[in-house]
Amino acid sequence: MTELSGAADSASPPRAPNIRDVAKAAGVSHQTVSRVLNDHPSIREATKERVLQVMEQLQYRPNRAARTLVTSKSRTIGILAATSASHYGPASSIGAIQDAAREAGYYVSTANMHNTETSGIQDALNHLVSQSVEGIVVIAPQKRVFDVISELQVSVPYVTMQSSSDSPHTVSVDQRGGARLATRHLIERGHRMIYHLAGPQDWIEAEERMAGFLEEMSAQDIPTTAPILGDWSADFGYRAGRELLRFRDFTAIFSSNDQMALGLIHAIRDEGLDCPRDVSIVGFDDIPEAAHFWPPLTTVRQDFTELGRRCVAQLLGNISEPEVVNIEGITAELVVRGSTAGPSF
Amino acid sequence: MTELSGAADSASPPRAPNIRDVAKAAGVSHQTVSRVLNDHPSIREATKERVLQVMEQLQYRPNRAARTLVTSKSRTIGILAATSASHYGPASSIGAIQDAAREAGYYVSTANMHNTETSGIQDALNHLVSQSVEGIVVIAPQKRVFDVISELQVSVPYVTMQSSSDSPHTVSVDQRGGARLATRHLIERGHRMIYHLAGPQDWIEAEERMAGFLEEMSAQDIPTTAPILGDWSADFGYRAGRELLRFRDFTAIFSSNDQMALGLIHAIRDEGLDCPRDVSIVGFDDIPEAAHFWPPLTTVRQDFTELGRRCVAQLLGNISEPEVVNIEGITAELVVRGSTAGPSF
DNA sequence: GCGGCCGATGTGACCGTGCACATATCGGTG
DNA sequence: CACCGATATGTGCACGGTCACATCGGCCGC
Repeated sequence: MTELSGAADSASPPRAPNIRDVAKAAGVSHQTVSRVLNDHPSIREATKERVLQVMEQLQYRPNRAARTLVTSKSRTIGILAATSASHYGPASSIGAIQDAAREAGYYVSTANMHNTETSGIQDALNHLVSQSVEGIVVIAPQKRVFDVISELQVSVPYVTMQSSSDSPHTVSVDQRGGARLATRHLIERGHRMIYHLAGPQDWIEAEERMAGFLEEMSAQDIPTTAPILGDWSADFGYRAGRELLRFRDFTAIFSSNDQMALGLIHAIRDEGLDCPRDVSIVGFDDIPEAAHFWPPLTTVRQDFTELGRRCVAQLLGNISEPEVVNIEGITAELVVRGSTAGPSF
Repeated sequence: MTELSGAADSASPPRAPNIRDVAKAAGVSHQTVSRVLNDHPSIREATKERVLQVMEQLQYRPNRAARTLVTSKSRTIGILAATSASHYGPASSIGAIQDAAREAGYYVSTANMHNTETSGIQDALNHLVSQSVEGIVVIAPQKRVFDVISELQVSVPYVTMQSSSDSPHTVSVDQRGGARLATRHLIERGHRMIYHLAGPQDWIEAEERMAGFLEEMSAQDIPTTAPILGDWSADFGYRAGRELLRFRDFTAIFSSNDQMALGLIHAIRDEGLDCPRDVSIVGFDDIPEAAHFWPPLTTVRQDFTELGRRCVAQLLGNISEPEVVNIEGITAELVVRGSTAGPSF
């Protein structure tokens, strides 16, 4: 642990002004000042103005700690994030969460899980709880996280995003439906031998996409092989692609995200083959770069920003018309580009 | 503004235990409990153990607001981020900042700027200051941010990252050196007509990279054209590429980041040309996907994670050997891949 | 044997704010 | 003009920690 050095520039007075200082200067009681701060209705306009003026003059800033102490409301929500938070999707959602929270007058504090061990989750969770956050958005929808949260008996409301599990604490894109769209697209193009490159086993969203894939395949009576479990990275996609292409027993691959799809395309090319001529590829997420891949990637778009906003809305119990809320609210959308075509044989 | 609903599960008792509750249960004074919390040296081992046990039993959690109130140390640092925070680089750094801060016992709160207007910066800054953060990391190195910070007379220490300006509040990768490496690489391959696709005008790092480009060109006595100012996005890279290629008066482009480079390559292909045969491209950042682009992208790698760590270290005044610190500490590294070759004519 | 010192612990005040309650002020009413 | 209720403002206390200082033994040295 280390200490933060003193203020940067100004040789500030030893103590910042508080409401009593303001009160004295304005010739009112501290309570009146407090009322001004909290927009209390029964306060005379003239008084209010005078107080506000003094505040301005004294550079008064309310002390959040004091307020939190007495109200026991921290006005802070926490984000529990996986290391994957540097990816486009999660990062976008986090941004949206922060914005939505701020708009609602809340602060946001973030903690990353260092690993997917129970201890890593616990540490991060403790870190958040210890600042008495009023709610938590879990953005690392790994199954284990649920267990840890319930095991710890966290007494804080929480929401997880991007999963479609049976938990009530969930805001999600319809991952399963999106995966079915992607799969159906390949089938409609005539593919019958389709692989699925899935995300990590313990990610709920990976599981949902896999489930969607299997559902659609089975609905169309097409036999499937076991999905490959990846780690979301382009590197993994490349290695998996090289491996798979040793036996060319497929004509299309549905990848669980765009990065892995990019790796697959790379592998296809390095094997002297062509996408989409020899192998069609569909991704998932529609990251902004996907349209500029070669070939431009057919993928499933999800609205990460909306997702983040909804998380906060749900956490704050502020969804405009609660009865109408569609739990699977945000639908995914297929974006067809150049990486898919009919099979060449 | 909305209120957060009550605790999720447990019908918790009206009040959480405080140090006096613990003290009573352990048969000591509240101050002794406080000493245990703060690892005070002169406390008997037996007493300490007893207190700790009671804490465990009562599920005691120290109240951060109370501690902050009395010590006036919030143990929180703020991150002031641009919307670009969803990009790989900034997101990685933010993750590293959060981890480093937590390791040092600090909490992290993040605020995004909604726009680059003064008001947007001010709002975000106020949001951070109002929670009495002890320090701020600015991760949106736009020049205007500096102005606003100094104008507001923010009395909080701050550090900005990814700029190499003359400000003392800076931790940076050697952007300029990296840009020179990239440019020199193109020159060494024989290119003489080289364009630069820069980042937004008001970004310090964009400026630095541009400066590096111009420096190297001038050092080698090669005439330059005015750089194009982009917005970091692949989309812009694509549009700029299409535009530029109407006059093929160049054989190479140095792009200020990898995303725009991707868009350029896409444009080159759409014009029926080939990268690197007709045009060589160099990017900047080395995002994880760059190795899997087609062609794999020659680019300049910077260590975002280390950057984030150093920001926190600097902010906490914890750099191990202050005298030895190299302000330009983190060097950038050229990664040569397939997108560069000699000019074809 | 006694003063002094040190380690271990206790006592009370205080940090800045909001809440419950008390009090003043004012206009209208019978 | 006494009385009522509503509006506007003031008074003390509580929140849960930490800090400064007081207290209390025991041990040491002369």
